[in-house]
Amino acid sequence: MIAEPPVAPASGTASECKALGQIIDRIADKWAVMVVGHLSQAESLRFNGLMRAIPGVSHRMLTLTLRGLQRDGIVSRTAFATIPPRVDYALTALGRSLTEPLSQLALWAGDHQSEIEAARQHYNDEAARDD
Amino acid sequence: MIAEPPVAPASGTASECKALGQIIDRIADKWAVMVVGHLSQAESLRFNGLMRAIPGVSHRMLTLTLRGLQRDGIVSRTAFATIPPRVDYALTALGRSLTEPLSQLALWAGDHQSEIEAARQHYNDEAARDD
DNA sequence: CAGCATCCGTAAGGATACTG
DNA sequence: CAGTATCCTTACGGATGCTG
Repeated sequence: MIAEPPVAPASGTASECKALGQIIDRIADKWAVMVVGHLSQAESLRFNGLMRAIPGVSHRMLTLTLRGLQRDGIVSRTAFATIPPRVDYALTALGRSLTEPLSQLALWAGDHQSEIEAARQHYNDEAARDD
Repeated sequence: MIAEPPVAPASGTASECKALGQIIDRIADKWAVMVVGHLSQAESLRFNGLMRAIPGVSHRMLTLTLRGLQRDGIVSRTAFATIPPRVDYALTALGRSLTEPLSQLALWAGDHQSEIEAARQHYNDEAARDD
C-alpha cells in the first residue's frame, strides 16, 4: 500500500506507559488470567480443582502462577491441617478489583474474535498473492 | 496460615474461559500493549518513532509485534515511496476499540500499583521469617 | 493432595549485519 | 529509514520423581 507523505510528524507521549509496562508484565500471563477468571466465579478452589478447571496447565505452571499471584496479593492461600492436606485459593479484595477490567477485556475478546479471524484471513490472502 | 476445613467443596465453571484463553495469548504481549497504547494517543507513528517511544524494545521485537498486530487487524501499515522510505503505523477501528478495555486495565494498574508493591513487601517479610 | 526439586527441550528474544 | 535474516543466549515451560 503506497500513499503520499503527510505533513504532521506525529508525536508520542512516552511517560505514563513506562510504569504501565511493569504491570503489563504482571498481568500479561495467560495462566494468571485463567486462574483469576476461575476464582472470580467460584468463591474458592483447591489446587487440583484449578488443575481440572484450566485445560492445558501443568502442575508446575499452576504452582508458579499461584505463588506469583499470592505474592502480588491477588489471591490468598489457606492451608488446612487435614489428611490428606487441603489448600484453598481465593481472590483477595485486590484480586476481585482486578476482575472488572479483566472481564472488560474478555468481553472485548469475545466481541471481536470474529473480526480478528477475518483480518487474519485477509492477511493470509494477501500473502498468498506474492507467490 | 492454618484454618479449619469448610463444608462447601467449591465448583468451577470451566466453559467460557476456554475461548478466552485464545485471546489472552494475543493480548498478553507486553510490546503489543505498548504499541497500541502509544498509537492510541498519537494518530500515527513511524517505525523509529515507536522505537524511541517504547523504552526497552528491540528492533526485531518491534518488527514482529507490528506484523502480528497488522495481521490481526489492530494496526494499519502505510508505506510512502519516498527517499528515505517512510512507513506510518496507526490503529484501525478494531485497534481503537481495543483501546478502551486496555486503558481500563492501565487505570487499574496505576491505581493498585502501590498495593501490589506492598503485598510483595509483606510476602518477602514472611519469607525472611523462615531463616 | 499439595508442593518442591531436577532435568531437559524448545523457542522467545537481544545483538548484529546486510538489503532496498 | 524500514525491514529481513542470522546467530546465540536465556529462561520459559513440560515431564518426572520425591517429601509432608
